[in-house]
Amino acid sequence: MEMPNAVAALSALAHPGRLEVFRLLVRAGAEGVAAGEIARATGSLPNTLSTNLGILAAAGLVAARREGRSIIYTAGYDRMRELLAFLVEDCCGGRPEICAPLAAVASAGCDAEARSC
Amino acid sequence: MEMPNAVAALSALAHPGRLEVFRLLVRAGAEGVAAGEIARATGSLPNTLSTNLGILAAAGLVAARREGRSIIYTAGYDRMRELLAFLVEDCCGGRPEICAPLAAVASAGCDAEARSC
DNA sequence: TCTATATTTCGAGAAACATAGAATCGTCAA
DNA sequence: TTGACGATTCTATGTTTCTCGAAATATAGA
Repeated sequence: MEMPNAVAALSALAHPGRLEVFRLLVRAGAEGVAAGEIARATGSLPNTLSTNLGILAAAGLVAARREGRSIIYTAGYDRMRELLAFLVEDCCGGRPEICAPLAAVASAGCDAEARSC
Repeated sequence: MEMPNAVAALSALAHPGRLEVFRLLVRAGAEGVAAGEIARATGSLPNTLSTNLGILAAAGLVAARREGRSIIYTAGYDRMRELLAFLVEDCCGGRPEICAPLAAVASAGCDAEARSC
């Protein structure tokens, strides 16, 4: 991940409403949540929520798919992982005892090996 | 970590200059880097850098200590870990195969057990 | 087609943020 | 005490972001 993308992702999350939405979607998992339901759960106006979802989507932190009249949003786990990895990159210059738990997230995708970690 | 603290931390990082400084300090480790050296490394004006370091410090992402005439800044690894944990809290609602590598960072501090992870 | 539902886009005013010049504070050495 | 150096604080200006009302778009069903 490059600096501008990281800043965009962090800026997207640096907002109470958007952070709440993102965490809701992280908890929701792969099925996702409809925009209207997010609005109800967070108590935000539809237009404001739509703007914020657009910002999250532009940063790659959420993805949208249409289902009938609803638009379902899901968390972008891959982008999230990239962001966390970017934040702790080259941590501690060779002193893993400080940030091993941070670096763990920087490792490759969620495969069977990682699951036992 | 609570929402306002998380937003403050993310806002602090959502800025190219501050993000660069923070990553520099993450790489530098526990010894830290003097403000002047940071300014030289990042090409920022002393007053602008000072403001940005103050914002990072207020968010708990960096700590400062004086050494003679210099002020040495170090990354706040604990706060960083709290932030990452907050972001992936309750991830996937019971589907660890999606976000086990994310959750790894959410686990407790950097003790001997975690090091082997 | 007509209507209702779901969501997005547009526009404007208010608030917050970023930057840099100038002045100030703290430390060290002579 | 004086001067030099490192860093911060103050202040002003320009830019960006946030929010909400109003209007527009898209889909589904009668």
